Amino acid sequence: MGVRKRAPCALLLRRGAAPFAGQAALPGGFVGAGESLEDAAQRVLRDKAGLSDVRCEQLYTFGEVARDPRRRIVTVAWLALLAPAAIEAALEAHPGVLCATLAVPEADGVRDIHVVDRAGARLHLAFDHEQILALALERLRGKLDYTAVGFDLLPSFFTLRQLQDVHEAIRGTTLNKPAFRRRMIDKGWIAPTGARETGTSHRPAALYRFRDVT
Amino acid sequence: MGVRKRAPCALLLRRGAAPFAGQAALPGGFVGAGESLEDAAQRVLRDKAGLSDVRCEQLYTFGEVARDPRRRIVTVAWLALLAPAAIEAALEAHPGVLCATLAVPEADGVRDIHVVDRAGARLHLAFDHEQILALALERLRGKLDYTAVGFDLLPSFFTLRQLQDVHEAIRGTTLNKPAFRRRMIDKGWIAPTGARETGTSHRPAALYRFRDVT
DNA sequence: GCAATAGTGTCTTTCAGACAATATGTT
DNA sequence: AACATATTGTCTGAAAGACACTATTGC
Repeated sequence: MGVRKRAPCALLLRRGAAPFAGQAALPGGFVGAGESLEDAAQRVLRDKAGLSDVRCEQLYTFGEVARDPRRRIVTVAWLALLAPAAIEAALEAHPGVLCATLAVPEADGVRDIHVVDRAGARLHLAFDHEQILALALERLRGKLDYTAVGFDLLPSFFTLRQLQDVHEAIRGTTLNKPAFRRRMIDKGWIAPTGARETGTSHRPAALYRFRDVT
Repeated sequence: MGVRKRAPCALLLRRGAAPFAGQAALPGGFVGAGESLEDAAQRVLRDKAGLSDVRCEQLYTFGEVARDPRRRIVTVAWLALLAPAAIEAALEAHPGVLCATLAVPEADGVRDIHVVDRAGARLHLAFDHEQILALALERLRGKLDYTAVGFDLLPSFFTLRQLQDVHEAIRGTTLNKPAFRRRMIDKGWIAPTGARETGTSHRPAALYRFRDVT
């Protein structure tokens, strides 16, 4: 998942074979007998989206008996945090990859999300993958304030406005600008780089970088 | 897991067979081919600890290749929230069940927890089960303020002091009494029952109950 | 009355939201 | 200079921490 055009988005693959032929689905694969779950997630991401060195965290394990109409499949879902450059790289690396936007009709919860393509048409994902995406967004919302997940959705140098856009996109609300600045700086999570934005038609913003505090 | 004597605790089983013979371990079992993960968790809890109707939530899936020295095992760990009565019931229902205390040496994190028996002696759990317990405690801490998990660790009627004890045990810190009361009441999560504590040698506290706000 | 804990009132501090003023780039 | 956004200052209100005070039960 990532943030594009001030909205949360996810990379999907168009399915060729049945079941759910022609529908979009999350990239997935089987875990090898001698492979850890995280290694498998990284391998799938590399093979299906051409991405490597992406921060991933385990999301949830889906084990309902009839999730897959063919046979019993237990899926350990992982959430990959994609910076804008990674999203563009994946779209270029593989023609089957698409980037869909997650629209959240209700403001407070993520019970019901709509996955829409670039044109705004709703996509119905294969299997229970919409449910997986809804949980992923909920997880992002929950961790945004307490962990550094927001920075993994940005380039290494970013402006405070970009950071706020990411937070607003994930939360689905607007935030108070001075309060947001104060909070981020007070947390000690970001450090000024001395560099400034370029190519704007107005005052350029200062560029910050994530400062790991561990 | 539950809270006993103002400290977090967990139900464990003493292992009979190798590997880790004689050491304590979390109750576990294999998932049936036609059984969901949650159903399997409830079944294991019933068969190994004599407990039913316990609130459970999925914790994490552990998939390191060498977790089990015999062969590759992927474990979907579930966290069961036990009220005091459930802990006592499990201890009586099965002689092999023991209730161990989780001691957290550091105040801020749960990187390193000590599992100790009733006498205070440290237990070394089988497999990666100490790591699982550490993650469970971390999860409880994280959810305590935002969800109703605290109430699942209490009887249906409880005093504010009992509720505060649960929060303090899980967090490993003391809390301010008036502020805690205000917060709980303002959240709308609890409702007075009109009943009062009995059997105390001092002023009895009012009994509250959890009030589901959904 | 005494001991012990329940329950409340109030002051202070901290922090987020609101709003507006100032700063600094491009065109 | 006009414009657009960055950045900062300040006021206000909500909520937590600290601390002390009052209340109520058993003995």
